[in-house]
Amino acid sequence: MPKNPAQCQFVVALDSIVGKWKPMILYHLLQGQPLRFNELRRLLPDITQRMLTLHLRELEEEEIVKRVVYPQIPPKVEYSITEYGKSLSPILEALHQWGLAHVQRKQLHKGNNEQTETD
Amino acid sequence: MPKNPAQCQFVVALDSIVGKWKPMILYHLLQGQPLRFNELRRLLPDITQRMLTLHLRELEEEEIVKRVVYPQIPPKVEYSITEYGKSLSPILEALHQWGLAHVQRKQLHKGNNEQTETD
DNA sequence: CCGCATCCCGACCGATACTG
DNA sequence: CAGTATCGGTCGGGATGCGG
Repeated sequence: MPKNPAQCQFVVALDSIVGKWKPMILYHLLQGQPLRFNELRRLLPDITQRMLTLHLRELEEEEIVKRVVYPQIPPKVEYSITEYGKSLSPILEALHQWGLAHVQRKQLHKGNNEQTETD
Repeated sequence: MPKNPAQCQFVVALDSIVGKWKPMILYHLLQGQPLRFNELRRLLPDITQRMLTLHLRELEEEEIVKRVVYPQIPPKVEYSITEYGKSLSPILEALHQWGLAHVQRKQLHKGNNEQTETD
């Protein structure tokens, strides 16, 4: 981490990851399999087409995700993680690990407080 | 990373890190020095008191940041990173590294496109 | 010095309907 | 099947002013 605040670039990385659905989209794509639009929709039960499209476009823009259109009827579009996109994997992994520990920690505190807190 | 999507916890971690100013607050606090409220304000030139307070409260809530009040006139409050909060350091670091590579990558592409793109 | 309360705006996201 | 267009709600966050 640089001593000079101006050179901090976590925000850049966060911009690529953040968004209500981006982490989950990336998660599924990082499994390796290319996925069609509607396959992704099924995997993200609560996402709307709109949001899926928008987030995929952003990820595509940053070359984290590759979009392949098969010119046929009915249309077929496949999304896959790029080699570059795979470089995000360790970060997601680290985030996941920390998140896991964090929820467990919260659970513990909750348990402890339920005895002392009479409010 | 778990095979089961339901167990993914990056979102939890992201919640703790995300917010317009949280990464920068954490960055400054991770330097080790406890900082007073107005010191943080000076370090984050564009933040409003409101936002600084809110974000600090959230970080305090999750025990990432410790708040110490010195009962004196004029008031003095010091914020510091907790031991637990320090566990975020590797993540911020990884995020920073990736962000750095990402901006450089973008720079390159921009340079390449400026010759081919006549739009 | 530190912080809360209020008002307000714009971005993000959801719902729905329509198209090639 | 894979999108685009439009409308509207919600909410993070900015500006300002007051209080201990």
